[in-house]
Parts: sequence; C-alpha cells; structure tokens
Amino acid sequence: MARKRVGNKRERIINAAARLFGEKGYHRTTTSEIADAAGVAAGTIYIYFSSKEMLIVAVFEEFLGSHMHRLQDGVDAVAGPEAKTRRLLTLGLELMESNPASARIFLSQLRQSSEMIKAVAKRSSRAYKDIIEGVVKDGVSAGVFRECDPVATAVMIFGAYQNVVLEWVAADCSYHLGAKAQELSDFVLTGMACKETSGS
Amino acid sequence: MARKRVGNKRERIINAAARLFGEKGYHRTTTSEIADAAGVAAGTIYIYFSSKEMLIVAVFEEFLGSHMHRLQDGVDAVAGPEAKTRRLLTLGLELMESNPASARIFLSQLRQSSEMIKAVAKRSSRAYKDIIEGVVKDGVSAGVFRECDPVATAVMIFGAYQNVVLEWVAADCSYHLGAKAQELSDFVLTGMACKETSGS
Amino acid sequence: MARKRVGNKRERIINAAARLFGEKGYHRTTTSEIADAAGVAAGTIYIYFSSKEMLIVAVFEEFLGSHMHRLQDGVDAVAGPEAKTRRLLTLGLELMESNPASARIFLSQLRQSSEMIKAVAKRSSRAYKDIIEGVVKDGVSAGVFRECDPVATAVMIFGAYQNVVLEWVAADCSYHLGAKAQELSDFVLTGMACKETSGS
Amino acid sequence: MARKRVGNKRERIINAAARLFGEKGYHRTTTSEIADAAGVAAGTIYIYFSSKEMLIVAVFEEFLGSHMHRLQDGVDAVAGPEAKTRRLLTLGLELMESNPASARIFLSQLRQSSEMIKAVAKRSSRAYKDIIEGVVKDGVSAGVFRECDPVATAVMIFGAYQNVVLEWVAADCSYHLGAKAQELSDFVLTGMACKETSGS
DNA sequence: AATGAATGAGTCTTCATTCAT
DNA sequence: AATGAATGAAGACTCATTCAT
Repeated sequence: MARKRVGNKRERIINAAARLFGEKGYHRTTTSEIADAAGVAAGTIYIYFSSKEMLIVAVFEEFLGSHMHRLQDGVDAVAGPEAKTRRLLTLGLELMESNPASARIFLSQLRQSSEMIKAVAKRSSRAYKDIIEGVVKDGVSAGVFRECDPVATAVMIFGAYQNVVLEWVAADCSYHLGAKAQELSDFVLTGMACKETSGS
Repeated sequence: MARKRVGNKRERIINAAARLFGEKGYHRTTTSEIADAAGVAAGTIYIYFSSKEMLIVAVFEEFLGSHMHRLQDGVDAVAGPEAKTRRLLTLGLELMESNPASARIFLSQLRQSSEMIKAVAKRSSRAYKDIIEGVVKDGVSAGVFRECDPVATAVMIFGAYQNVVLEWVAADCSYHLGAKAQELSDFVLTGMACKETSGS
Repeated sequence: MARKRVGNKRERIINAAARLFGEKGYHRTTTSEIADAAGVAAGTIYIYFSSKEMLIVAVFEEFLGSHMHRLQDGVDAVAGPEAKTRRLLTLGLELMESNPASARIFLSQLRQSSEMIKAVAKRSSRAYKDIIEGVVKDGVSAGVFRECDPVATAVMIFGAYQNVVLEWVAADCSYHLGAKAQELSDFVLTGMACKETSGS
Repeated sequence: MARKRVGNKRERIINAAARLFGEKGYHRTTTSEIADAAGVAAGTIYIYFSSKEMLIVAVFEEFLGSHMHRLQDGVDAVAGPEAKTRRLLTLGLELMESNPASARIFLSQLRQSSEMIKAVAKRSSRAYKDIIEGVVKDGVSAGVFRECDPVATAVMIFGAYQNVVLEWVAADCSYHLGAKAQELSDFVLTGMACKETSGS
C-alpha cells in the first residue's frame, strides 16, 4: 500500500499535467496548477521530475510507449497490406480518442522549440512513420500498392492521419473519431492504388 | 518620408518577429529581442501592435493574405480538377518555400493555446481548406474524382500537405521543397481516383 | 538630469546592497529587500547587475578601487619604511572606518564559497598584501627592518590589521577605530625590529 | 550496542557536516547532502540536532572544546613567556592542520550573520584571545615583553595567527602549516620586544 | 512617433523541516 | 530511534508593458 501511494502520486502528477498541458498549453500551464490539480504540494513534482520540461517529456513518453506497442501489435495481427493499413489507421484513431489529453500534446504542445521537447517529438514521429513506412513498403513490394517512395508516402499518410485527429481536437472532441477511420483508410488506400480494395 | 519611415518600421518589426518566432518559438522569443532585431526601441513595438499576441497574429495575417490570394489565383488560372489540384499543391509548397519563417509559424507556433492565436489558426486553416474543398467538390461533381466527402477529404489533403512542409522544416529546409510537389500531387490525385491522371 | 538619475539608481542599489549585505549577510539578504531599500522595483536591479552575485562583487570592487588607490598614494607620499608602515596602517583603518558597510563585507561576506566571490576576495587580499609586501621588502633591503620573508610577514601584518577591524565591527563600530592605529603600528614595527622606531 | 549506534550516528553527522560546511560553505550545503554523506536519512539529523544552525554550532563546539583544552594544556606545560608563546602558536597551527574542515569553518563559515552562529563565533574568539591575553599579560608583568595593552595585543596576535591559517586554507592546505610556526612566533615575539628571544 | 529605463506580477525551483510508518 | 516522502514557504530572476521625456 505504501508502494502504491508512491506510484499513485507520480501517476496523478502525470495525469494532471497531461490534461493541463493539453488544455492550456505547456507555457500557459504553471507547475503550481499541476500540483494543485494533482493534489500534491508544489515541491512534490520535483521529487518525481527534475523540471517542468522533463515532466512534459515523461507525460508523452508514457503515452507513446503503450501507444506504439499496441499499434505495432495490431498491425502484426492481421495479414495483407490493405488489412494492415486499415488496422493501423483505425487503431491509431481509437488510441487517440481514448486519450485526448495526450493527443492534444502530441499534435500541438510537442511543437515547442525546446531542444529536449523537440527530441521527443522527433522520436515519436519517427516511431509512427516507421510503422507506416513498413506497411507501405510491404504493399509496394507485394505489388499490391503502386510504385512510390515509401518514406515520402509515409509522411503524407501520417500528415493526413494527424490532421484528422487535429480537426477532431479543434472541434473539442465533439464527435466519434473512430467514425473517420473508414474515410481515412479509403483515401489512403486509393492513394496507394490498392488492388485489393473492397472497402469504400 | 515620415510616412515611409512608419511603414518601414512596422514592416521591420513584422519581419524580425516572423524570423524569431519561426526560429525560437513564440514563447521563447522576447519582445526586446524582436525590437533589437528590428532596430527599434522596445516601446516602439507597442505603437504598432497592442500586444505580443497581436504581433504574431499580424505576422501571420500578413503572410496569409498574399498567400491565399496567390493560391486562389493560381488555381483559377488553370482548368480541370487535376490541373487545379496539381497547381494548388505545387504553388502551396512554393509559397511555403519562399517564406520559411512564416511556414514555421504556420506549422508550429500557431498551435498555441491562446484564444486569439487559435482564432487565427482556425481562420487560416479554414481558408486553406476552403480552397482545397472547392477543388475537390468540383472534381467530384464533374465525375472526375471518386465519390467522397469533400470536407473530410480536404482535411486529409491539407494534413498530407502540411506534413510534407513540416518534414522539410524539420530537416532545416535543407532540400528543395518544390521537388516534393509531384509526389504529393500523385498521392492526392490517386487518392481521389482521378480519371484524368496521366502521371504529371 | 536624466543622466544623473541613471547613475543615481545604480548608486542607490549599490549602497543599499552594501548596507544590507554588511548587516545581514549575503545569503540572508534578499534581492527584494535590496530593491526596497534602494527605492526601486525588484526587476530594476537586473538592469544594472546580471545577478545577485555580480551585485556583491560590484559593491566590493567599487569600494576596493578607491580604497587601494588612496592607500597606495598615501604610502607613496611619505618616505622611509617606518613612516610608510604607519601611514599604511593608519590610513587603512581610517578608510575602513569611513565605510563600515564595505568593511563588514570585506571581513565576512567575501568568505563565501561561490567561485565568483572567492575570486574577488582573492584579488582584494592580493592587492592589500602587495602594498604591505612592498613596504616590508623596502624596509628589509634598507636594513631598517630585520631579515624576514616579506611574503609571510605581509600575511601576518594583514591578519593583525584585519582582526583589529573585525574587533571594531564586532563591537558595532562603537569606538573610534583610528585610535587603534598607534597600537597596531607599534606592534608591527616592533615585530619588524624597526631601528627607526620613535613612536611608542 | 544500541547506545553505540546512536553515538556513532551523531558523530557521523557531525563529521559529514564539518567536511561539507568546510568545503562548500554553510549555505551551499544542504541538510540532505549531509545526511547522504553521513549515511543516514534526512530526518535523522533532526533527532540529534534541532536545526541546521544548531548543527554547525555543534560541529564547531565539538572542535573547539578539545582544541582549547589542548591549547591551554600545552601552554601550561612549559614555563616562561617566550616558551609559552611559541608553544601556543605552534600548537595552534598544528591543531588547525590536523582538522582542516573545522579550520575552514572557523575562518569563514563562522562569519555568518545568524545571531546563533555569531554567538559561537564570539565565544570561540573569546576563548582564543583569553589564552593569548593570559600569556601576553604574564610576559608584560614579568618585564619580559614590552609595555602594551594585552587585550589589543591579543587581538593582533590572533589576527596574524588566523591569517596564516587562512592563507594555508586558501592554498588548499597544500603545504605543511606547522612549518610556519617559526616565522609566526618570531614575528609575534619580536613584536613583543621579547628580551629572551634567541631565535627558536 | 520614438525611446528605453523602469516596473512588478508571475514562475520555476530549492530546501529546511515534519510526520506517518 | 530511524526513515524518506512530502510539504510549502521563500527567493532569484524574467519579461510584457508603460510612460516620462
């Protein structure tokens, strides 16, 4: 139980920070507000995180870890470029929907100019694009997708995906994001000239 | 001459701000730095802009105005959904390339949490998406593009476009962005199942 | 007049800092207290000094500059090792007496562990000891003082001098420090086995 | 054994504090650092000492007790003002040399502005000066030293002594301090116009 | 219109001290 | 007695904004 309390506090801080950073932005959120929201003293934050910057990094890495694993696992669980693509995009939107706070941070707050934060942003983009790139490359070499540069294509797919999420966030998450998966998948798969497409 | 000097100063402030906001981010750039870079006194900024926030808004609106006009004009100058789409994306990338400072602000700094800034961000996205949407809608009703929701599709196209620019910015504008126009147009047009597509 | 006001503010900060650092010590004095005492805003201190540390350094360098010059000038103005020694010590005590705030800082607050402050402390000690050493060396080579290591001797003379001042400061400057000059000079000159001594 | 452990802990804290206060200064040393260095928990310090301030006081009183006793005993063990003086200074330097941490605290950290610390500083100076004063007074009344104010003279001797130690500390204890005893004694005895002086 | 010195509210961070276990 | 996580008051410093000149 003593053990739990410790974990609890770190968790509470992370959650409070995620919510506030997402809502008000990194710079407009003060460490005191986070402490208040987490129900801890101002100094307590610094027991778990060495600085405000390391806190947003931690918030995001926490989110990213499970997110990426689940994404990769989901993709691996199905066969064929088309199914993989649909799975990737659908699952991606679902994960974002289940954690709007982190989604906001991912889409906006990670675009800070701090070196530290930019590094995480780059890492997370990298991870995303690697997964997408893998799927595209497979589809191309299988002759299911049209000939294209998988790197450049991953960038475009990732952009389309991000903007669908951003639109949802800008609309205050007022609709079901998962419902956009079909449209997104269709656009991407058609964009790949996918020969298996049966969806749309 | 007095008139000119004034205009000169406003312009110099806008330019300095655009560069610095783009390089270091909105929050990490101080008004004094902007004043220094513009060669004016700290107080002078407040003669032309009511606050730092209004300054970034002005910086961006300045950019947006000509950008949007040129984009719309470019699109109007050619005929047919395919040509319009290619023109739109190519011109868009070219405009971004010609003004990297504003591009950076557009892609990152406009994602601030301030209401004022969010409003401009929304407005600029709106403007972009309206143009894209118009082209898509025409293509669909002309039967050249596949059936799809033009609004949702515009979001995805805009996302792909943005991310191509972001990738270029993240790579420190180290390559020719215009060269990506072909790939982007192909991806989008294929995604639209464009029946006119001929490769370029 | 505008000019004067500027100089005035820097001076007021230096004076307030000197007094407070002397009274309460460096660490127990807050920058806000200094600002209050100087009649300026908290931020104003940082227009003139880059940090609290640079402020105490400035406070002391200000004092040291004139102090050392006057000391050297005083010593140069008289002839003969004995007269020079008496002049040095008498003048030294007088200067300390005329600026108790700086005297306190010199004797106590400069013994801080910060590298920056230690550097000034070292420099000021060096300056003092150089003057003393010069006088001793002359006296020895003139055969007026006994054979001794001028460096080590300067250290001891400087120590005796410092402690006379410290004793006065510890007694809240409640007596006339200049009155101790005779005793100090006699002790030092006898310690040098000065053959000219006529004082005591 | 429980008893011993307690004594052990108090001692370990005192030793760690002495070393750290000496090295980094009172204000720059945190209680947590002391606890770490002593191998105890942060809270444990407060079982043995009521505050950080009382800790430095204890550190120094510990040192002072034995120091003073040994000094007084050493002086008492020899006969004649000259011998007593030499013994006093030589032993003083040796004791300082054997405990550089406390020497540093004595010379620098005790010059803090806290009332509590100033009180110990005063007490320790008092103790030192009393011993010196006693020796001087005896020498004067025995007609071996020249006529002088023993109180003022003790201040000067103490200052010379302190500065010899300070010089050594400033040089990172890089030479043998005991070797300076001869010079110091000669200076002081000559300063007293000691009639017995024979050179050592 | 222009200046730039001055302001002071606001922020992150530290650290002596406490207290439940 | 011992622990060490938690506290929260305090402090150095920043910077958007103002205003007398």
